[in-house]
Amino acid sequence: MRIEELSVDERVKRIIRERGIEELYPPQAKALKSGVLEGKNLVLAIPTASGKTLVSEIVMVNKLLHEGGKAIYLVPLKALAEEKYREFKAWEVLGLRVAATTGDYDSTDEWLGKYDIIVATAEKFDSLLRHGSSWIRDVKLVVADEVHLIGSYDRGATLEMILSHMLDKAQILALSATVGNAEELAEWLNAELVVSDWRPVELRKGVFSHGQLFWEDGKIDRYPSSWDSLVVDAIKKGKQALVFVNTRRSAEKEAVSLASKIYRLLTKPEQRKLEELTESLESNPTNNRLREALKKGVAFHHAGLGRSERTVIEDAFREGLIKVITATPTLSAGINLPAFRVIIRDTKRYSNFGWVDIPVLEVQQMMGRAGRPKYDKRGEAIIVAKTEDPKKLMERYVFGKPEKLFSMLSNESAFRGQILALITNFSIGNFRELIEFLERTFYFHQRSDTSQLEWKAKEIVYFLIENEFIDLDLNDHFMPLLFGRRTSQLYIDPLTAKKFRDAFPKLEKNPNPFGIFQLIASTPDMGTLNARRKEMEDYLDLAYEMEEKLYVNIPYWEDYTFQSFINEVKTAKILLDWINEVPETRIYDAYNIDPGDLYRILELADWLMYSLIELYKLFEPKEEVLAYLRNLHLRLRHGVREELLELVRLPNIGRKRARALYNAGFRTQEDIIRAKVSELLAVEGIGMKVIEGLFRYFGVELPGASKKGADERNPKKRRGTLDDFLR
DNA sequence: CATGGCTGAGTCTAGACAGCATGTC
DNA sequence: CTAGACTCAGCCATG
Repeated sequence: MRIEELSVDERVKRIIRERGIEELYPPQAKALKSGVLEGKNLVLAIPTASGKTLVSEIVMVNKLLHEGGKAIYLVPLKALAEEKYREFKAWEVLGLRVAATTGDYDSTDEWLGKYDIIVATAEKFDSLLRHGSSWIRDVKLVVADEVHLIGSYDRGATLEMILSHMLDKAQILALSATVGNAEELAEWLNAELVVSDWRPVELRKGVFSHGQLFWEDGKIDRYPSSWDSLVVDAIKKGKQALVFVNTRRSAEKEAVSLASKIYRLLTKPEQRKLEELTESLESNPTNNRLREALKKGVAFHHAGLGRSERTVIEDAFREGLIKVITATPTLSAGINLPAFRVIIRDTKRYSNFGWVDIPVLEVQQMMGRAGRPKYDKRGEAIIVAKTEDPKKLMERYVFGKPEKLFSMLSNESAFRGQILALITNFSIGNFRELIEFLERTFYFHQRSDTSQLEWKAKEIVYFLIENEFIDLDLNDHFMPLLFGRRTSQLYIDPLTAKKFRDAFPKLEKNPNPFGIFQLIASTPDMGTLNARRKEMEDYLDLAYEMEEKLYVNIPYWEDYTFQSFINEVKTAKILLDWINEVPETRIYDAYNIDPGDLYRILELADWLMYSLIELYKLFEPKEEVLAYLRNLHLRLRHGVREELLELVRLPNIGRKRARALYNAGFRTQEDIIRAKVSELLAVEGIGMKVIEGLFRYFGVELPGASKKGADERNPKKRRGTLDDFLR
């Protein structure tokens, strides 16, 4: 179908044509003829890269131009919110305004009311709903990207609840990977269903077993016995490869081992550019391992990498500079990074229940990464069989149907938070209304029986009453309490809130970082960090050493809580090191964690620390304790000792610059205002830009006329790390 | 007796959303 | 029940 035949606004057609698109892909055409343009709900289950985004753009923009209102575009990842935001920005020429909102920026927030297309993570939108922003009622369309995540254990419930809320209030466009029961999903959403496996780039799938490559069409190719020959072969053909493995360790190992084989296939300019790229990376244990592979044209990609490293790798791969990426599932969903050949080395993964087969849905998503639309005529996805029977793998993953989606609403911890929100933020007044609402969910649609769910809900309601999140009046009417409402708005698990609250009396008597960090780490919202077997004794010793600082009793070795307690101590110790300015690299070494892990821990601790303070405020807070907590929060956010807090409040001054300034004798803001520019320039990490920013902040003219920067090349800058300070 | 290599037992394992008020090196 | 990479202690052979 040609663009001009579309029955949408002329302006929409014009912009699409300007992008060079004249013809729609068949599934796109089918989707747009389904009635979505007339306002019907639609479930669109087609492969990645087959044009889901364009369909949603057309539907969104056309609707907004004709009816006004707002469209919400839900994504599962912050990185995706960013990506979609940039794509949708193009529609601003039509006068529509586009915004993105994730946990990283903004909140309630009334300013979003000015925008027409809002990209948000599911959790963020859920939070916005809870805050009850006035513009929510203008939402006319909800696009849910990657809606199959409704079946994800820990995050599915959120998406399900959002859709349950918005059903009947807005048009729904659900974009899904191919799943086993798309019909069921469509029925629930009262939607049309368009399913297709058409792709713009042909996908050829196969299974590799000991030198033989069995293609799905029955043809067999011969290779050397090791699967890495498939990678080398792709690079020799001038293509790229993506290798999926199941652990970080494997990703790193395979990257280094492939690098030794890829290296000689690089051109001189490529080698030079890679060398440059390698040099530009900050030095730390993880990055050093990465560098070893990177300079030879291979990279590994997993959640232990820092944010900037990830983007550097992604960009360099898209550019064609990096030839191979070995990755954990970070890359299987999420950002779009296709390659000609995809190798799936592992089809099993370690989970809480031991070794499990990776779901068909996930493997097919990995395979879907094969083939770059503009560069390749086709893509190749190859599963490696080691001990397993290649026929079985072929049957299961190549010809097999992906799993059915199951509602995860009954997941205890997610359900607890959702029930609380229904009562405190969505004015569900009594148990009957609660059940009525639950009958709108996918869970009910799927099982048409809520007895189990009702039973669980009842238990949760009792828990919420018992712990004063809510109350019951004489007519069995729910009465939200402030504690409950705030917990729900802070978006923390009620269990976390309860833990905090229970600890307040002890905390008040003995506020100290270690106790508070252990408390935060013991929360279900913190996520886990595993202490190694060999470390356990050390952390236990530490716990006993710090016993009087803790707000809990140290469990016995045989207690079932022992392992998690040790993990909490480890986490607390890391946070303690962080606010005592232990250099990052030493933290990575001492705790055997990667930069991405530290980043994650800090992000979580920051959020939970804020929540702890907010909840403390509700219970007759002591002013000095509150001040102490706020201080600690700031130290946690910036990773500094108390003495740097004043400096760290300044613009562009973080832990490193603040420490450098302090050691150079600038200990207060006053010191800096009075300093000569040349003196400040002599401090490590301080340049003209930073100084200009500082004085702008102070609202003071730059002192002295030495703006020319005669001292700028001062060779002996003072180093600013704590180590140097202590030396 | 010191060194080095082999072997078997033991250990460890993916990812990433949320608040709020503004800017890391 | 199903994996794979790695570490480490213990053992043996070698010089």
